[in-house]
Amino acid sequence: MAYGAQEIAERLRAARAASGLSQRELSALAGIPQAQISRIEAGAVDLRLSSLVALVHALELELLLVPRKAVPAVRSLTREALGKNGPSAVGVEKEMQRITETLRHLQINLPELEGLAALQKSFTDLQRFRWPLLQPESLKQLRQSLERIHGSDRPIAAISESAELMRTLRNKAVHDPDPEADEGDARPAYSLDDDHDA
Amino acid sequence: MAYGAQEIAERLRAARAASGLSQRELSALAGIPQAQISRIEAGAVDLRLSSLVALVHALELELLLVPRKAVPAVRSLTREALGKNGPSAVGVEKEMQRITETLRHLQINLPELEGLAALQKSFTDLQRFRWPLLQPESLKQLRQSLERIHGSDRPIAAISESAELMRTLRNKAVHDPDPEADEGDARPAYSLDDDHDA
DNA sequence: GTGTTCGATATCGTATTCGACATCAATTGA
DNA sequence: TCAATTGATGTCGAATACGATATCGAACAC
Repeated sequence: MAYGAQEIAERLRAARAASGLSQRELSALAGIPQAQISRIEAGAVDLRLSSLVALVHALELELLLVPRKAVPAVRSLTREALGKNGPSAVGVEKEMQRITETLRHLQINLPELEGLAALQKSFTDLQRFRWPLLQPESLKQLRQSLERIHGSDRPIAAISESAELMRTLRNKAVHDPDPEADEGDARPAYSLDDDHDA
Repeated sequence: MAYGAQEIAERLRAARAASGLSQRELSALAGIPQAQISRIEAGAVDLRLSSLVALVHALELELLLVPRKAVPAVRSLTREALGKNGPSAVGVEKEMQRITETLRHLQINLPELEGLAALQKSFTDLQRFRWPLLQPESLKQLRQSLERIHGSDRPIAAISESAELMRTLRNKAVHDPDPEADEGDARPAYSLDDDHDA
């Protein structure tokens, strides 16, 4: 548990969170028991390289040795990519499915609620549009908004909220990488390699 | 010993070589037994993160988690950084000392050899000039050339060779970071994160 | 409430790193 | 030739990661 080790642990947890994966899901992907992942993320164990690599790969990351002097530059480069770019296809896919489920649920329980069909349509739209630019966290937010519709006393207003959220998401996805709602931060040099999907 | 693990091991060895350190020297720096380093570099063990971090830090590197898609950009970035600010201060320092010793040795054994004084001077020049741009391997080459002077049957020619080498080094250091594309076999060998073959 | 999922924690047995030696063959300098 | 250094390999005991498994309280949806 040297100095940098704790940092690695934290970044693992952050990366998993960014991917919207639970410890058990990551466990399945990486082939490492959930209990062990918990210990690892807590910095309670001095994990072996094979475990680290398994986790890293499952999170669609890579372990790199970088000269100390180059670290700041690399940091600024990867922070952008990590935070803004598609963090993890698997997390997005998972949330997409859950949203689909939620929508079907609504369809069944409140079939003739006004605006539901439109919601449905704009979601399939969003789905078709730009997958890789969406973040699991934003999608989770959307899903929770949808779930709130059910018991609401004013379902129409609730639907509007969801629709609004969905529209915002679409705009972000279409426009370009600036998903963070809270931080108004710049958008420097990360354009170097993100043009696979453009 | 997962896939990437072996790769890491190779890079550790490459980094150590680029720093001009022996396993025992690195052992002292990192606080890890030489035997263990040997096993690690051979990929014979699944080392713990604490060991990895210790080695990495001793080699003036940093362990980073970067998104897969950002890897190419990071690679080119680190390549640049390496060319620009030199591989490893500790390796350079070590070679510098050994050269100094060798020179003193010559001074003692062949005091009135023509050209020795000039050599001496141009070395202190080189030393003063641009430290960080020199590579341990080039310095080692220079040292070996100097050592060859002693038993030579034509010491003056040998001295000329060393002087020539020294001049080349100085030019490289002054000029800029492009050790490649030169005559001779002065290979940079810094490659910490590129894919070397061999 | 009820059930599910989340992360955290405990136990147990096995496997393996790790440190502290010691030794070896090959290279290299004197 | 002789001595020093380098990397590789072996042994031993202690420490510990690991996998398998079970359980816990909290958060959350229904």
